[in-house]
Amino acid sequence: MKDTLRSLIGSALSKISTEKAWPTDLDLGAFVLEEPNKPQFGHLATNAAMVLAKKVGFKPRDLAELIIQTIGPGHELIESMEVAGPGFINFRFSNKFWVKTLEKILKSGLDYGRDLTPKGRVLVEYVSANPTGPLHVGHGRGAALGDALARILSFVGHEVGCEYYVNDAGRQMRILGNSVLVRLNQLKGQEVEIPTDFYRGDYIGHIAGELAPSLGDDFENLSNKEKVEILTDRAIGIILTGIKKDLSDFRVRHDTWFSEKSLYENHLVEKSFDFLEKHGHTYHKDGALWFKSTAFGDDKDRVLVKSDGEMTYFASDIAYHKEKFDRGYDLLIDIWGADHHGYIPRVKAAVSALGRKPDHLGVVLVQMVNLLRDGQAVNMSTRSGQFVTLEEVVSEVGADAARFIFLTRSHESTLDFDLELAKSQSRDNPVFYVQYVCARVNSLLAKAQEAKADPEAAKAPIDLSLLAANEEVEIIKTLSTFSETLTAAAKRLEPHLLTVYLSSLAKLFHQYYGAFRLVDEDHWALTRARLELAKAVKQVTVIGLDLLGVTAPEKM
RNA sequence: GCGCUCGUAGCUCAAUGGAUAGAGCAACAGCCUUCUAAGCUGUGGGCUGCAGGUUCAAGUCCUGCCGGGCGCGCCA
Repeated sequence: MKDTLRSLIGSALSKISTEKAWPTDLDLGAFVLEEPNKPQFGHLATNAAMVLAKKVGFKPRDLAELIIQTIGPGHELIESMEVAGPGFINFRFSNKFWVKTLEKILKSGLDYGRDLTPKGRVLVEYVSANPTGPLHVGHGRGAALGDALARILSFVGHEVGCEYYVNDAGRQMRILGNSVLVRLNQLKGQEVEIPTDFYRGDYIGHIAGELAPSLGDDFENLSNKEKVEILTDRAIGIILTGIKKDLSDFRVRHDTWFSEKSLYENHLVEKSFDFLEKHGHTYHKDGALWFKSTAFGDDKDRVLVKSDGEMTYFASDIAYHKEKFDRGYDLLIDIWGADHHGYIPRVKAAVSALGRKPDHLGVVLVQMVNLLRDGQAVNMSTRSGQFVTLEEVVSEVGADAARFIFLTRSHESTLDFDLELAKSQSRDNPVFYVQYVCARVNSLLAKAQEAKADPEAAKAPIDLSLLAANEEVEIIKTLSTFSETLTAAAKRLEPHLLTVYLSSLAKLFHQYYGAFRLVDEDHWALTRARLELAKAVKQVTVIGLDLLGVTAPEKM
C-alpha cells in the first residue's frame, strides 16, 4: 500500500524540484506516509508538503496542491487526492486497489507477511533463570516474550538462535548443594538448622528425598566438600529437568543450553581477559583485576577477579558475550528482569571493549507481573520459598491464555495477570476474543457449505469488487498493514504490537459480523466474496497467533 | 544523594513527532423464531503529573520540578 504511493509522490517531487530549481541537497524522501486516524481523511496521508514547504518558500497547502497536480489524475489505483488541514495530502484508493490487495493476501497463504530477504544472525537469550528452583510467573513473562520475539525475527528474515544461559558456576551453586546436604542430614534424623542464606523452599527437601536412595554407601565416607560437589551437580540436573519440562509445557523452545561452567572449563574467561588486557582495557588494583568500563560510558570500573582470587559473575558474562559474537551472531538480544537495568551500561561497555558496537547488543527489560485472582493480589514471596510457579499458572489457565496475556502489554510496563480473567470465556479475555475469530470463520464456512448455492453462480469466478462497504475496505486495509506491524515488532523488540494488532483485527471482524449477514443465500456472489474476506482474516489471525505461540482453534 | 525507568478516562492499558488522544473493564440504555449472544450497538466520561523549550506540528524529543518503581557490592 505504502510503496506504490511513496514512489508516486517521490517522482512528483523530483519533477517539481527540477522545474523550480530547488537546492539539490534537499532530502526529497523525508516525508512519511501514515494511516489517518479518521476515516474521512482517506486511506493514507502524507506530510510531504509540510516537511518541505518552509525550506523552499512555499505555503504548505499550496505545495500540497502542486504535488497533487503533478501526480495528475487517471491512476487506476487512486480514487482521490485532496489537501487537508495544515497541508496533509489525503489519498483514497480505488476499489480495484483493494481487490488486488486482498487477492495478494489470499494468494500468499500462511506465508503472508513473511520476509525472505536475508537479515543478520540473531541470538535471543531468555529465561536463563538460575537453576536453584522452579520457574515462577515472572520467568514466564520473559519466556513468552523471548519465544515470540524469536519467532517474529525469524519470520521477517533473520536467522535466529534461542539460548538459555545456565548459571551453573559460582557461589549460588555451592549454596544449592549445601542446602540439599542439610535436608539430607535432616532426613537421616539429624537436628540441623537451615542457615538463613540457604535455599529453603520445599522443593529442596523433595530433591534431597529423591537423591537419597541413589547416593550409595560410599557417600557417607566422602568429605563434606565432595558431598556438596556431588549434590550440587545432581540438584542442578533435577532442577534443570524440571525447568525444561515447565518450558516445554509452555511451548517455549531453546535451541541451546549454554553452561556458564563450560566457559571456565574451556578457559574462555581467561581468554577474554587476555583480549581485554591486550587492548589495554584492564588493570590491577588492590589485589583485584579491574575492567576499565568507565572508558566506555559506565559510571565506575568493575571488578573481574576479586582479591581472593574468585571470579565475579560479570567476568564470565563478558566471556559469554564474546563467545556468542565469536559464534558468528551479528546481534545479541538479552532478555532480563527489570531489576537488572543497572547492569546494562557495564555489559554494553564490555561489548564495546570487545570491538563491537553497543547496539549489537539489545537488552529487553521485562517488568514485573502482579498475579491477581478476581482482582485481589496473590501473595508471592521468594523469601519464604512460597511463590507461584509458572507450572501452576500454566496448568490452571493453559499455555494459550498465559502466553497471550503476557504479551498484551509493552514489556516496559508492569503487568496485572488475573487468573480468573485468563480463564474466563468472554469479551474481557483478549485470548478468547482473538481465537474466536478463527472459530467463527470456520463456522461461517461450514454454514456456507450447507447452504444451497445456485450451481451456475458457483461456477463463476469470485468477484471481490463487491466488497465495497466501508467495513470491508477497513478490514482489507488492516490486513494490508500486517507486515508493517511485524517489521515494527521486530525492529523495536516489542511483540505486544502484534497482540494489539490481532485484537483490533478481531474487533473489526466481530463488528463486521454483527453488522452484516455474511452468508446470504439470496446474494450468493456477495456471499462468496465475503467468505474470501473472512478467510483472509482467519489466515492472518492464524499466522499472528502462531508467531505469539498461541494455538488457533478450529472450533470453540 | 546519584543513575535508570514509568506517570494518559474511576480502573487496566494503546497511540512509527501528525489532524478532534483511542480500546477494554466498570456505569447506564438496547439487540437472540435468522450465520456461535464466547457476540454486537449506543450514552456518558480527559488541562496526557506540573512548567518551560525545540518543531509547520509534542502524550511522544530536550531541560527543570513533583510523584511511583527499580538499581547503585571485590553479590549473582
